[in-house]
Amino acid sequence: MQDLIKAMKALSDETRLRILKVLLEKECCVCEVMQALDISQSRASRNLGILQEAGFLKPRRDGVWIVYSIDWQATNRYATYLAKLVRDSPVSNEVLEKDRERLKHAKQIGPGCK
Amino acid sequence: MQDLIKAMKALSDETRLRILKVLLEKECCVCEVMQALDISQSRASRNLGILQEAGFLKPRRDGVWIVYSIDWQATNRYATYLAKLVRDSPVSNEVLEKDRERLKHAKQIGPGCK
DNA sequence: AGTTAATATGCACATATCTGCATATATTCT
DNA sequence: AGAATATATGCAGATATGTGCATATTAACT
Repeated sequence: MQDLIKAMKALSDETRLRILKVLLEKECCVCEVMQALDISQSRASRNLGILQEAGFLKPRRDGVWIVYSIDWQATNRYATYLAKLVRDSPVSNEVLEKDRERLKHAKQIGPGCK
Repeated sequence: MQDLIKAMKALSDETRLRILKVLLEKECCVCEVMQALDISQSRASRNLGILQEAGFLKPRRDGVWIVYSIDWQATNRYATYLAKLVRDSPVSNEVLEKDRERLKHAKQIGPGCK
């Protein structure tokens, strides 16, 4: 039950839902998430950490960057279910659209871009 | 997006998840929920209200009682998805088992039973 | 209409959550 | 090894959330 609660809690926050949507488009390093959502570095990092801890994401180092992607083989099965739900549901929104748009122009150039 | 967040938030609380599990067994009035979970009247009422507001439940008056049941035709589609997820997932637990057990002996006898 | 009983809610308090700022950590690359 | 840089985290403050207690509300039934 705690796994389910943890997964639900992780997605019951707008910032993290936005991050998940972005990562469903393409895997990202922290600085790309910052750019896509137009948020601070610590905010991006912390919320990525919460999503990872809840089982939604897996990190991978790529040179200087740490790239986060959806973990479809997560230990927490509920995370997988919920990620699928979000992926397959037509959740649309002005905020999400802007995130998508900014994501297109986001580069792996580090937090210094701000 | 707000509908999804509201639904997730509603289920990201142990008390409410327990209530949902109980209502998946059988529809209940407030006093039966109190008995099943062994919680206070205000706590049961408030959390039922939050679940209802998020679209999971629909209330129906039955004589003196107000009976809550899962709303499978909810306006908030995400509530329906999540209720199905909880229903179809083998979420088991010592706490949930006790709730089930107490539910069996719960009666529509009002909060005075405590 | 008044009484009774089930449910809802205002208030206060404790606890959890989210964020920015500053700084620590860790890894790459020279 | 040292410098540079991407990411993580301790801390403090603001806001949100969950609960008990007492009380308000609402509908049934005489």
